[in-house]
Amino acid sequence: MESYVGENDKASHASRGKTQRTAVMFGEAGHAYVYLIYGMYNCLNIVTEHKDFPAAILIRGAVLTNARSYYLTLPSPILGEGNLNGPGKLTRALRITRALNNEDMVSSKKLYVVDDGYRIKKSQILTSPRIGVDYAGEDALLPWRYYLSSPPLLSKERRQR
DNA sequence: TATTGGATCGCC
DNA sequence: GCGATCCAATAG
Repeated sequence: MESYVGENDKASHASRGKTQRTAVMFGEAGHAYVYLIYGMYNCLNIVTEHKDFPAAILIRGAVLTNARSYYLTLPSPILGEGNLNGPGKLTRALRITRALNNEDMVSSKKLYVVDDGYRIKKSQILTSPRIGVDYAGEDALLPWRYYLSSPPLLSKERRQR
């Protein structure tokens, strides 16, 4: 995941102020911010902080921790497309599109977060600069990407950065 | 109204 | 390294 924090964060869509697209980021925490990238992929964010302070976390990947039960509850997603190592691939596998933009994940029955009991150690969380935000000047260097050292979530190319 | 480039991915 | 593919943001 990566964090995008405030209007002063040059890497954030919200750095250009409140627009029709980024209005969600200026809203209540717990809502989904889903946007189209490069004309063909959706990216899922969860809005954080508070109203009128634009911030969100971009979900860049996931692992199945209890695959057997998820296979029973999810439509057909992960079966065919098992790789959730990338923001576009994750939304494609989980069928998350802009139809879910602004979805209130606190009350939604379509999209929400659950605690499955899986626990990680703090030492497993690594940080790095965010991916694909070279346009952001010095903010591109902020270590606001968080990922797990194990299991390996990242493709070979990403690991080498 | 027209142009530009992107919080990506997969193939060359 | 590069094309796909479309739309938000910005400029005119």
